[in-house]
Amino acid sequence: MAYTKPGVTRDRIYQFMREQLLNGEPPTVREVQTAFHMRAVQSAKSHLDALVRDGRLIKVPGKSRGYRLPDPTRSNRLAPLVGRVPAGPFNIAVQEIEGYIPIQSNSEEQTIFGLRVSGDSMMDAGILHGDIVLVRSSAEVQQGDIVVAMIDGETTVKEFCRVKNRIELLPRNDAYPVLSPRPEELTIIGKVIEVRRYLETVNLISEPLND
Amino acid sequence: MAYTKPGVTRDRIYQFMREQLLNGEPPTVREVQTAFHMRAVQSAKSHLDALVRDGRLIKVPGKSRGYRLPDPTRSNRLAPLVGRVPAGPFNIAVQEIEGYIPIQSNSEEQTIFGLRVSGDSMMDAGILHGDIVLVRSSAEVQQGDIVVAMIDGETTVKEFCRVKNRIELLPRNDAYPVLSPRPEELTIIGKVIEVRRYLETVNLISEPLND
DNA sequence: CACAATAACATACTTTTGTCTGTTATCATA
DNA sequence: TATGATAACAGACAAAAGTATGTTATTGTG
Repeated sequence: MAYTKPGVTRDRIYQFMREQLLNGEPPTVREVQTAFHMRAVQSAKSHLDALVRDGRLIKVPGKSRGYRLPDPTRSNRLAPLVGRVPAGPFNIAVQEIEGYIPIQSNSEEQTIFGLRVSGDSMMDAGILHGDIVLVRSSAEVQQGDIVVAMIDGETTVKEFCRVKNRIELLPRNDAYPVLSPRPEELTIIGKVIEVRRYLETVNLISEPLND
Repeated sequence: MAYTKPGVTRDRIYQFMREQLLNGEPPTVREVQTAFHMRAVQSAKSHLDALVRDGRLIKVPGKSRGYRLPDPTRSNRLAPLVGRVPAGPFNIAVQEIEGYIPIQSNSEEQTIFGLRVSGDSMMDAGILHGDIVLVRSSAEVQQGDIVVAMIDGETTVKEFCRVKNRIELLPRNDAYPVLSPRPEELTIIGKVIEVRRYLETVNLISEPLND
Protein backbone atom coordinates (compact mmCIF):
# COMPACT_ATOMS: atom_id res chain seq x y z
CA MET A 1 0.00 0.00 0.00
CA ALA A 2 0.99 3.62 -0.27
CA TYR A 3 3.15 5.05 2.44
CA THR A 4 1.26 7.11 4.98
CA LYS A 5 2.31 9.50 7.69
CA PRO A 6 3.42 7.81 10.91
CA GLY A 7 0.46 6.68 12.96
CA VAL A 8 -2.22 7.02 10.32
CA THR A 9 -2.33 3.44 9.13
CA ARG A 10 -1.88 2.25 12.71
CA ASP A 11 -4.98 4.12 13.82
CA ARG A 12 -6.94 2.75 10.90
CA ILE A 13 -5.85 -0.76 11.76
CA TYR A 14 -6.90 -0.20 15.35
CA GLN A 15 -10.35 0.90 14.22
CA PHE A 16 -10.60 -2.14 12.01
CA MET A 17 -9.58 -4.49 14.80
CA ARG A 18 -11.98 -2.90 17.23
CA GLU A 19 -14.87 -3.22 14.84
CA GLN A 20 -14.11 -6.83 14.07
CA LEU A 21 -13.53 -7.81 17.68
CA LEU A 22 -16.73 -6.16 18.88
CA ASN A 23 -18.43 -8.18 16.19
CA GLY A 24 -16.97 -11.38 17.61
CA GLU A 25 -14.63 -12.02 14.70
CA PRO A 26 -10.97 -11.74 15.64
CA PRO A 27 -8.96 -11.25 12.43
CA THR A 28 -5.73 -12.95 11.51
CA VAL A 29 -2.61 -11.01 10.71
CA ARG A 30 -3.06 -11.85 7.06
CA GLU A 31 -6.67 -10.71 7.11
CA VAL A 32 -5.44 -7.35 8.32
CA GLN A 33 -2.83 -7.45 5.61
CA THR A 34 -5.32 -7.98 2.80
CA ALA A 35 -7.89 -5.60 4.30
CA PHE A 36 -5.30 -2.86 3.95
CA HIS A 37 -3.92 -4.06 0.63
CA MET A 38 -0.49 -4.72 2.02
CA ARG A 39 1.92 -6.89 0.10
CA ALA A 40 3.76 -8.25 3.11
CA VAL A 41 2.48 -9.99 6.21
CA GLN A 42 5.07 -8.23 8.27
CA SER A 43 3.55 -4.86 7.44
CA ALA A 44 0.38 -5.83 9.25
CA LYS A 45 2.20 -7.71 11.97
CA SER A 46 4.44 -4.84 12.99
CA HIS A 47 1.45 -2.54 13.29
CA LEU A 48 -0.35 -5.08 15.45
CA ASP A 49 2.77 -5.56 17.55
CA ALA A 50 2.95 -1.81 18.05
CA LEU A 51 -0.72 -1.65 19.06
CA VAL A 52 -0.07 -4.35 21.64
CA ARG A 53 3.04 -2.54 22.86
CA ASP A 54 0.99 0.65 23.24
CA GLY A 55 -1.67 -1.22 25.19
CA ARG A 56 -4.33 -0.55 22.60
CA LEU A 57 -4.72 -4.26 21.97
CA ILE A 58 -3.78 -7.33 23.89
CA LYS A 59 -2.68 -10.66 22.51
CA VAL A 60 -3.34 -14.17 23.65
CA PRO A 61 0.10 -15.66 23.14
CA GLY A 62 0.50 -18.55 20.76
CA LYS A 63 -3.09 -18.56 19.56
CA SER A 64 -4.41 -17.86 16.12
CA ARG A 65 -6.66 -14.84 15.88
CA GLY A 66 -5.34 -13.99 19.29
CA TYR A 67 -5.82 -10.22 19.38
CA ARG A 68 -8.34 -8.86 21.87
CA LEU A 69 -9.60 -5.53 23.13
CA PRO A 70 -8.14 -4.62 26.52
CA ASP A 71 -11.35 -2.72 27.26
CA PRO A 72 -12.81 -3.71 30.61
CA THR A 73 -16.15 -2.13 29.74
CA ARG A 74 -16.46 -4.57 26.90
CA SER A 75 -18.73 -6.85 28.90
CA ASN A 76 -21.96 -6.42 27.02
CA ARG A 77 -23.80 -9.18 28.73
CA LEU A 78 -27.27 -10.56 28.26
CA ALA A 79 -29.67 -10.27 31.13
CA PRO A 80 -32.71 -12.52 31.36
CA LEU A 81 -36.04 -10.81 31.02
CA VAL A 82 -38.73 -12.25 33.25
CA GLY A 83 -42.42 -11.59 32.99
CA ARG A 84 -42.97 -11.98 36.67
CA VAL A 85 -40.72 -12.69 39.61
CA PRO A 86 -41.39 -16.11 41.04
CA ALA A 87 -41.77 -16.79 44.70
CA GLY A 88 -39.30 -18.70 46.76
CA PRO A 89 -35.60 -18.23 47.35
CA PHE A 90 -34.59 -16.04 44.51
CA ASN A 91 -33.53 -17.87 41.45
CA ILE A 92 -35.21 -17.43 38.17
CA ALA A 93 -36.92 -20.47 36.82
CA VAL A 94 -36.08 -20.98 33.15
CA GLN A 95 -39.73 -21.26 32.30
CA GLU A 96 -40.30 -17.68 33.34
CA ILE A 97 -37.74 -16.21 31.00
CA GLU A 98 -39.23 -14.20 28.15
CA GLY A 99 -35.94 -13.51 26.48
CA TYR A 100 -32.64 -11.77 26.89
CA ILE A 101 -31.71 -8.13 26.65
CA PRO A 102 -28.23 -6.71 26.21
CA ILE A 103 -26.87 -4.78 29.13
CA GLN A 104 -23.65 -3.14 30.00
CA SER A 105 -22.09 -4.25 33.22
CA ASN A 106 -18.68 -3.27 34.43
CA SER A 107 -18.40 -5.57 37.40
CA GLU A 108 -18.57 -9.29 36.93
CA GLU A 109 -21.17 -11.72 38.10
CA GLN A 110 -23.87 -9.47 39.34
CA THR A 111 -27.38 -10.72 39.37
CA ILE A 112 -29.05 -8.35 37.00
CA PHE A 113 -32.31 -9.21 35.34
CA GLY A 114 -35.05 -7.43 33.46
CA LEU A 115 -38.62 -7.28 34.66
CA ARG A 116 -41.63 -6.16 32.69
CA VAL A 117 -43.71 -3.73 34.69
CA SER A 118 -47.44 -4.05 35.12
CA GLY A 119 -49.67 -1.16 36.09
CA ASP A 120 -49.16 2.56 36.32
CA SER A 121 -48.45 3.02 40.01
CA MET A 122 -45.04 4.54 39.18
CA MET A 123 -46.25 6.79 36.41
CA ASP A 124 -44.95 9.99 37.95
CA ALA A 125 -41.49 8.46 38.12
CA GLY A 126 -41.64 7.89 34.38
CA ILE A 127 -42.22 4.15 34.66
CA LEU A 128 -45.19 3.13 32.57
CA HIS A 129 -47.11 -0.09 32.07
CA GLY A 130 -45.11 -2.42 29.85
CA ASP A 131 -41.77 -0.80 30.54
CA ILE A 132 -38.81 -2.98 31.37
CA VAL A 133 -36.88 -2.28 34.53
CA LEU A 134 -33.39 -3.67 35.03
CA VAL A 135 -32.95 -4.92 38.56
CA ARG A 136 -29.78 -5.65 40.48
CA SER A 137 -30.78 -8.17 43.05
CA SER A 138 -27.60 -7.98 45.08
CA ALA A 139 -27.79 -4.22 45.52
CA GLU A 140 -28.04 -2.39 48.78
CA VAL A 141 -31.24 -0.46 48.95
CA GLN A 142 -31.39 3.08 50.23
CA GLN A 143 -33.99 5.68 51.03
CA GLY A 144 -35.57 6.89 47.82
CA ASP A 145 -34.39 4.07 45.61
CA ILE A 146 -36.87 2.46 43.32
CA VAL A 147 -37.04 -1.18 44.24
CA VAL A 148 -38.69 -4.42 43.26
CA ALA A 149 -40.37 -5.93 46.27
CA MET A 150 -42.41 -9.00 46.90
CA ILE A 151 -45.31 -8.74 49.33
CA ASP A 152 -46.95 -12.04 50.08
CA GLY A 153 -45.93 -13.48 46.76
CA GLU A 154 -46.99 -10.42 44.79
CA THR A 155 -44.28 -8.54 42.94
CA THR A 156 -44.35 -4.77 42.84
CA VAL A 157 -42.17 -1.84 41.84
CA LYS A 158 -42.17 1.04 44.32
CA GLU A 159 -40.05 3.70 45.96
CA PHE A 160 -38.29 2.45 49.05
CA CYS A 161 -38.82 4.38 52.27
CA ARG A 162 -37.72 3.48 55.77
CA VAL A 163 -39.92 4.98 58.50
CA LYS A 164 -38.80 4.26 62.02
CA ASN A 165 -38.84 0.48 62.27
CA ARG A 166 -41.10 -0.10 59.33
CA ILE A 167 -40.56 -0.05 55.63
CA GLU A 168 -42.99 1.78 53.43
CA LEU A 169 -43.35 1.36 49.71
CA LEU A 170 -44.41 4.52 47.99
CA PRO A 171 -46.22 4.57 44.66
CA ARG A 172 -45.57 7.52 42.40
CA ASN A 173 -49.17 8.03 41.40
CA ASP A 174 -51.72 9.80 43.56
CA ALA A 175 -54.35 7.22 42.74
CA TYR A 176 -52.49 4.51 44.66
CA PRO A 177 -52.04 4.04 48.41
CA VAL A 178 -48.77 3.80 50.30
CA LEU A 179 -47.97 0.21 51.23
CA SER A 180 -46.91 -0.63 54.78
CA PRO A 181 -46.31 -4.34 54.69
CA ARG A 182 -45.52 -6.35 57.78
CA PRO A 183 -41.80 -7.26 57.76
CA GLU A 184 -42.43 -10.99 57.58
CA GLU A 185 -44.46 -10.71 54.39
CA LEU A 186 -41.97 -8.39 52.65
CA THR A 187 -38.97 -9.31 50.55
CA ILE A 188 -36.87 -6.70 48.81
CA ILE A 189 -35.79 -8.38 45.61
CA GLY A 190 -33.53 -5.68 44.28
CA LYS A 191 -32.96 -2.18 43.14
CA VAL A 192 -34.06 -0.75 39.82
CA ILE A 193 -30.96 0.48 38.05
CA GLU A 194 -32.38 1.23 34.65
CA VAL A 195 -35.69 1.79 32.88
CA ARG A 196 -36.25 0.88 29.26
CA ARG A 197 -39.18 1.36 27.00
CA TYR A 198 -39.20 -0.17 23.56
CA LEU A 199 -41.44 1.87 21.28
CA GLU A 200 -40.96 -0.41 18.33
CA THR A 201 -41.19 -4.13 18.09
CA VAL A 202 -37.89 -5.53 19.20
CA ASN A 203 -36.72 -9.01 18.62
CA LEU A 204 -35.63 -10.10 22.02
CA ILE A 205 -32.82 -12.56 22.07
CA SER A 206 -34.60 -15.79 22.67
CA GLU A 207 -31.91 -18.33 23.23
CA PRO A 208 -30.45 -19.04 26.64
CA LEU A 209 -27.01 -17.86 27.56
CA ASN A 210 -25.17 -20.91 28.82
CA ASP A 211 -25.55 -23.84 31.17
CA MET B 1 -14.15 -39.31 26.58
CA ALA B 2 -16.84 -41.62 27.88
CA TYR B 3 -19.68 -42.49 25.54
CA THR B 4 -22.82 -40.51 26.20
CA LYS B 5 -26.37 -40.92 25.04
CA PRO B 6 -27.02 -39.52 21.57
CA GLY B 7 -27.37 -35.75 21.63
CA VAL B 8 -26.02 -35.13 25.09
CA THR B 9 -22.46 -34.24 24.18
CA ARG B 10 -23.71 -32.34 21.16
CA ASP B 11 -25.87 -30.10 23.32
CA ARG B 12 -22.99 -29.51 25.68
CA ILE B 13 -20.76 -28.57 22.79
CA TYR B 14 -23.39 -26.18 21.52
CA GLN B 15 -23.58 -24.47 24.91
CA PHE B 16 -19.82 -24.23 24.97
CA MET B 17 -19.67 -22.73 21.49
CA ARG B 18 -22.42 -20.27 22.25
CA GLU B 19 -20.72 -19.08 25.39
CA GLN B 20 -17.38 -18.65 23.67
CA LEU B 21 -18.83 -16.94 20.62
CA LEU B 22 -20.86 -14.48 22.67
CA ASN B 23 -17.61 -13.71 24.42
CA GLY B 24 -15.99 -12.90 21.09
CA GLU B 25 -13.68 -15.90 21.12
CA PRO B 26 -14.47 -18.42 18.39
CA PRO B 27 -12.88 -21.77 19.33
CA THR B 28 -10.96 -24.07 17.03
CA VAL B 29 -12.01 -27.64 16.49
CA ARG B 30 -9.10 -28.77 18.61
CA GLU B 31 -10.04 -26.41 21.40
CA VAL B 32 -13.44 -28.05 21.50
CA GLN B 33 -11.68 -31.41 21.45
CA THR B 34 -9.56 -30.67 24.49
CA ALA B 35 -12.35 -28.84 26.33
CA PHE B 36 -14.30 -32.09 26.20
CA HIS B 37 -11.32 -34.38 26.77
CA MET B 38 -11.67 -36.08 23.44
CA ARG B 39 -8.79 -38.06 22.06
CA ALA B 40 -9.54 -37.43 18.41
CA VAL B 41 -10.06 -34.20 16.49
CA GLN B 42 -12.70 -35.87 14.45
CA SER B 43 -14.86 -36.43 17.52
CA ALA B 44 -15.21 -32.71 17.96
CA LYS B 45 -15.41 -32.02 14.25
CA SER B 46 -18.29 -34.37 13.60
CA HIS B 47 -20.29 -32.80 16.40
CA LEU B 48 -19.61 -29.35 15.00
CA ASP B 49 -20.52 -30.54 11.51
CA ALA B 50 -23.78 -31.87 12.89
CA LEU B 51 -24.53 -28.59 14.66
CA VAL B 52 -23.98 -26.78 11.38
CA ARG B 53 -26.15 -29.30 9.54
CA ASP B 54 -28.91 -28.74 12.10
CA GLY B 55 -28.63 -24.99 11.69
CA ARG B 56 -27.57 -24.46 15.27
CA LEU B 57 -24.24 -23.04 14.13
CA ILE B 58 -23.00 -21.65 10.88
CA LYS B 59 -19.53 -21.92 9.46
CA VAL B 60 -17.45 -19.49 7.49
CA PRO B 61 -15.95 -21.88 4.95
CA GLY B 62 -12.19 -22.22 4.78
CA LYS B 63 -11.46 -20.04 7.78
CA SER B 64 -9.92 -20.95 11.07
CA ARG B 65 -12.15 -20.47 14.08
CA GLY B 66 -14.91 -20.16 11.53
CA TYR B 67 -17.94 -21.21 13.57
CA ARG B 68 -20.56 -18.54 14.28
CA LEU B 69 -23.96 -18.20 15.86
CA PRO B 70 -26.69 -18.06 13.23
CA ASP B 71 -28.70 -15.69 15.43
CA PRO B 72 -29.58 -12.60 13.41
CA THR B 73 -30.50 -10.66 16.53
CA ARG B 74 -26.98 -11.12 17.73
CA SER B 75 -25.84 -7.75 16.46
CA ASN B 76 -25.35 -5.87 19.66
CA ARG B 77 -24.05 -2.68 18.22
CA LEU B 78 -22.88 0.49 19.83
CA ALA B 79 -24.82 3.63 19.13
CA PRO B 80 -23.29 7.04 19.64
CA LEU B 81 -24.80 9.11 22.40
CA VAL B 82 -24.97 12.81 21.57
CA GLY B 83 -25.67 15.56 24.01
CA ARG B 84 -27.35 17.70 21.44
CA VAL B 85 -28.12 17.30 17.79
CA PRO B 86 -26.05 19.61 15.66
CA ALA B 87 -27.48 21.71 12.89
CA GLY B 88 -26.79 21.15 9.23
CA PRO B 89 -27.21 18.12 7.02
CA PHE B 90 -27.52 15.33 9.48
CA ASN B 91 -24.26 13.77 10.39
CA ILE B 92 -23.00 13.67 13.89
CA ALA B 93 -19.85 15.58 14.52
CA VAL B 94 -17.43 13.49 16.54
CA GLN B 95 -16.97 16.32 19.01
CA GLU B 96 -20.59 16.02 20.08
CA ILE B 97 -20.38 12.39 21.05
CA GLU B 98 -20.65 11.77 24.78
CA GLY B 99 -20.08 8.06 24.54
CA TYR B 100 -21.53 4.88 23.21
CA ILE B 101 -24.38 2.74 24.41
CA PRO B 102 -25.07 -0.86 23.48
CA ILE B 103 -28.16 -1.44 21.42
CA GLN B 104 -29.79 -4.34 19.76
CA SER B 105 -30.46 -3.94 16.09
CA ASN B 106 -31.68 -6.64 13.78
CA SER B 107 -31.34 -4.82 10.50
CA GLU B 108 -27.98 -3.62 9.33
CA GLU B 109 -26.73 -0.12 8.82
CA GLN B 110 -29.47 1.92 10.32
CA THR B 111 -28.65 5.28 11.66
CA ILE B 112 -29.52 4.90 15.29
CA PHE B 113 -28.16 7.23 17.89
CA GLY B 114 -28.85 8.15 21.48
CA LEU B 115 -29.91 11.60 22.58
CA ARG B 116 -30.02 12.92 26.09
CA VAL B 117 -33.30 14.66 26.75
CA SER B 118 -33.55 18.12 28.29
CA GLY B 119 -36.66 19.39 29.96
CA ASP B 120 -39.89 17.80 31.08
CA SER B 121 -42.18 18.58 28.17
CA MET B 122 -42.77 14.85 27.60
CA MET B 123 -43.28 13.96 31.23
CA ASP B 124 -46.69 12.41 30.75
CA ALA B 125 -45.23 10.09 28.12
CA GLY B 126 -42.76 8.86 30.71
CA ILE B 127 -39.81 10.73 29.27
CA LEU B 128 -38.06 12.71 31.95
CA HIS B 129 -35.25 15.20 31.99
CA GLY B 130 -31.94 13.39 31.61
CA ASP B 131 -33.42 10.31 29.99
CA ILE B 132 -31.79 8.92 26.88
CA VAL B 133 -33.91 8.36 23.81
CA LEU B 134 -32.74 6.12 21.01
CA VAL B 135 -33.54 7.65 17.66
CA ARG B 136 -33.70 6.06 14.25
CA SER B 137 -33.02 8.83 11.83
CA SER B 138 -34.02 6.92 8.72
CA ALA B 139 -37.44 6.00 10.04
CA GLU B 140 -40.74 6.94 8.55
CA VAL B 141 -42.71 9.04 10.95
CA GLN B 142 -46.38 8.51 11.55
CA GLN B 143 -49.20 10.13 13.43
CA GLY B 144 -48.65 9.70 17.14
CA ASP B 145 -44.99 8.75 16.97
CA ILE B 146 -42.60 10.42 19.32
CA VAL B 147 -40.03 12.19 17.22
CA VAL B 148 -36.92 14.27 17.48
CA ALA B 149 -37.37 17.46 15.52
CA MET B 150 -35.28 20.50 14.87
CA ILE B 151 -37.01 23.86 14.75
CA ASP B 152 -34.77 26.67 13.68
CA GLY B 153 -31.69 24.91 14.98
CA GLU B 154 -33.30 23.94 18.27
CA THR B 155 -33.70 20.24 18.98
CA THR B 156 -36.84 18.98 20.66
CA VAL B 157 -38.60 15.74 21.45
CA LYS B 158 -42.35 15.78 20.82
CA GLU B 159 -45.30 13.79 19.60
CA PHE B 160 -45.75 14.01 15.85
CA CYS B 161 -49.11 15.14 14.57
CA ARG B 162 -50.14 16.00 11.03
CA VAL B 163 -53.04 18.47 10.84
CA LYS B 164 -54.21 19.25 7.33
CA ASN B 165 -51.17 20.68 5.60
CA ARG B 166 -49.30 21.54 8.74
CA ILE B 167 -47.30 19.53 11.20
CA GLU B 168 -47.88 20.04 14.87
CA LEU B 169 -45.57 18.91 17.64
CA LEU B 170 -47.40 18.03 20.79
CA PRO B 171 -45.80 18.12 24.22
CA ARG B 172 -47.03 15.64 26.77
CA ASN B 173 -47.22 18.08 29.63
CA ASP B 174 -50.06 20.52 30.12
CA ALA B 175 -47.63 23.28 31.06
CA TYR B 176 -46.25 23.42 27.52
CA PRO B 177 -47.81 24.77 24.34
CA VAL B 178 -48.35 22.91 21.10
CA LEU B 179 -45.76 23.84 18.49
CA SER B 180 -46.87 24.73 14.96
CA PRO B 181 -43.62 25.46 13.18
CA ARG B 182 -43.55 26.75 9.64
CA PRO B 183 -42.48 23.93 7.28
CA GLU B 184 -39.30 25.66 6.19
CA GLU B 185 -37.98 25.94 9.72
CA LEU B 186 -38.81 22.33 10.66
CA THR B 187 -36.68 19.24 10.21
CA ILE B 188 -37.79 15.84 11.47
CA ILE B 189 -34.59 14.18 12.55
CA GLY B 190 -35.98 10.80 13.45
CA LYS B 191 -38.29 8.64 15.44
CA VAL B 192 -37.82 7.68 19.06
CA ILE B 193 -37.67 3.91 19.23
CA GLU B 194 -36.58 3.44 22.81
CA VAL B 195 -36.37 5.29 26.09
CA ARG B 196 -33.70 4.57 28.68
CA ARG B 197 -33.13 5.92 32.11
CA TYR B 198 -29.99 5.02 34.01
CA LEU B 199 -30.66 5.24 37.73
CA GLU B 200 -27.11 4.37 38.67
CA THR B 201 -23.87 5.73 37.39
CA VAL B 202 -23.08 3.91 34.25
CA ASN B 203 -19.73 3.83 32.57
CA LEU B 204 -20.54 4.71 29.05
CA ILE B 205 -18.28 3.20 26.48
CA SER B 206 -16.01 6.04 25.63
CA GLU B 207 -14.07 4.84 22.64
CA PRO B 208 -15.26 5.42 19.12
CA LEU B 209 -16.70 2.64 17.06
CA ASN B 210 -15.06 2.80 13.67
CA ASP B 211 -14.30 5.30 10.95
C1' DC C 1 -29.84 -60.77 19.73
C1' DA C 2 -29.39 -58.47 15.24
C1' DC C 3 -28.87 -54.21 13.13
C1' DA C 4 -28.74 -49.39 12.09
C1' DA C 5 -27.43 -45.06 13.97
C1' DT C 6 -24.57 -42.49 16.77
C1' DA C 7 -20.28 -41.69 19.48
C1' DA C 8 -15.61 -41.88 19.96
C1' DC C 9 -10.97 -42.95 18.32
C1' DA C 10 -6.38 -43.06 15.37
C1' DT C 11 -3.73 -41.24 11.88
C1' DA C 12 -2.43 -38.62 8.00
C1' DC C 13 -2.46 -34.77 4.81
C1' DT C 14 -3.28 -29.82 3.31
C1' DT C 15 -4.07 -25.17 4.24
C1' DT C 16 -3.88 -21.45 7.21
C1' DT C 17 -1.61 -18.77 10.41
C1' DG C 18 2.15 -16.98 13.36
C1' DT C 19 6.68 -15.66 13.23
C1' DC C 20 11.39 -14.69 11.69
C1' DT C 21 15.28 -12.34 8.97
C1' DG C 22 16.57 -8.99 6.01
C1' DT C 23 15.77 -5.13 2.62
C1' DT C 24 13.88 -0.87 0.59
C1' DA C 25 11.11 3.40 0.76
C1' DT C 26 9.18 7.42 2.97
C1' DC C 27 8.70 10.71 6.79
C1' DA C 28 10.22 14.14 10.22
C1' DT C 29 13.53 17.01 11.96
C1' DA C 30 17.64 19.34 12.41
C1' DT D 1 20.55 17.13 2.60
C1' DA D 2 21.87 14.09 6.18
C1' DT D 3 19.99 11.02 9.64
C1' DG D 4 17.16 8.28 12.66
C1' DA D 5 12.54 6.62 12.96
C1' DT D 6 8.71 4.72 10.83
C1' DA D 7 6.34 2.32 6.96
C1' DA D 8 6.15 -1.04 3.66
C1' DC D 9 7.96 -5.05 1.18
C1' DA D 10 9.98 -10.01 0.20
C1' DG D 11 10.61 -14.61 1.13
C1' DA D 12 10.85 -18.47 4.15
C1' DC D 13 9.84 -21.77 7.91
C1' DA D 14 7.35 -24.00 11.84
C1' DA D 15 3.28 -24.46 14.35
C1' DA D 16 -1.62 -24.35 14.40
C1' DA D 17 -5.82 -25.53 12.44
C1' DG D 18 -9.03 -27.59 8.92
C1' DT D 19 -10.14 -31.72 6.78
C1' DA D 20 -10.28 -36.53 5.23
C1' DT D 21 -10.29 -41.75 5.63
C1' DG D 22 -11.00 -45.67 8.08
C1' DT D 23 -11.88 -48.22 12.49
C1' DT D 24 -13.91 -49.48 17.00
C1' DA D 25 -17.34 -48.93 20.70
C1' DT D 26 -21.88 -47.83 22.46
C1' DT D 27 -26.79 -46.81 22.13
C1' DG D 28 -31.56 -47.60 20.78
C1' DT D 29 -35.10 -50.40 18.84
C1' DG D 30 -37.59 -54.12 16.97
